[in-house]
Amino acid sequence: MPRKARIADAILAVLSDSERHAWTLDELHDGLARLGLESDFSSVFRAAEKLVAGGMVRKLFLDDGRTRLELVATHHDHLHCMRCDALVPILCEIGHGEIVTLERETGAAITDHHLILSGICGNCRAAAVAGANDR
Amino acid sequence: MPRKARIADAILAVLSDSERHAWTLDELHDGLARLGLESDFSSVFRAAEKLVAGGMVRKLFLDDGRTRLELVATHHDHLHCMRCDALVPILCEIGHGEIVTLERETGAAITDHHLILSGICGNCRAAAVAGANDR
DNA sequence: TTGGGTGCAAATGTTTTGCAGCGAT
DNA sequence: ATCGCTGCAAAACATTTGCACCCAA
Repeated sequence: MPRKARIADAILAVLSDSERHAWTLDELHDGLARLGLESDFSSVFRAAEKLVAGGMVRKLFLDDGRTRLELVATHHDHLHCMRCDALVPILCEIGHGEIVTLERETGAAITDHHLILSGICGNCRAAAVAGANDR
Repeated sequence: MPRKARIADAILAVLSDSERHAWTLDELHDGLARLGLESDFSSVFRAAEKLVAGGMVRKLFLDDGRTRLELVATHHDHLHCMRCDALVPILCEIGHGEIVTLERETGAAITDHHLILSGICGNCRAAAVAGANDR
């Protein structure tokens, strides 16, 4: 057998970190370094691709053109905070009924969906309020 | 005053075309050429940026990494067809109530949202059924 | 010895910027 | 003359690939 996939393992460790929900490749690369694992960017890329292919990790695409990676979990949507850039997992509010309705209205076959909310996350909102009170 | 913004005008004309709902910059560039207006890609890019800044056009980001442009209209969501790559406008099924619920649950301030459905659009679905009947 | 994992360098695809010229006011 | 629009070229940016080497089984 080949050598152990240290980078893929470390990626999973970083993705499990509660600090951030979704990571860009660059952030992952930095994250590995902070864990003490120096690595090449392309290796991070390839290990991540493999994890995606293996169904362990999902790719997300936001409006800033950079791919983000998250651990695969039960379906959820996301809130993209315009202030701190965080991606916050959100309970899915789209019901089976809405999907069926849309399929009937459009004749389409809908297999998946992703709702992206934009705004200010709870943390930033609380911080802003606290800051206002300071003045 | 400077010269007339032929490219921006042509972009609006192309975007108004019913053939396609959202266009990549490349598709726009081709579209202008088909209208008989040869132009430089960067000019298309700049004119599009100006239209976006002016609130005439909206940028969309899909999972293939290419930016798409659509005319600004009343709020709607999108279905991305996995077969023909079309982006189909969809009536928004997200109510004010759901947003308020999410804001209460997360403490966030939600200012916008975009639901992206994935699947097979009505046209392709009909074509697939017709093809199956042919055999 | 073999086959996948890794690093290094380079290619790719798309978006973005610098700069000079043009044209309508 | 001025100011924004345009074309041409090159840079910037993130992603992806080619290739050689390395390591554990």
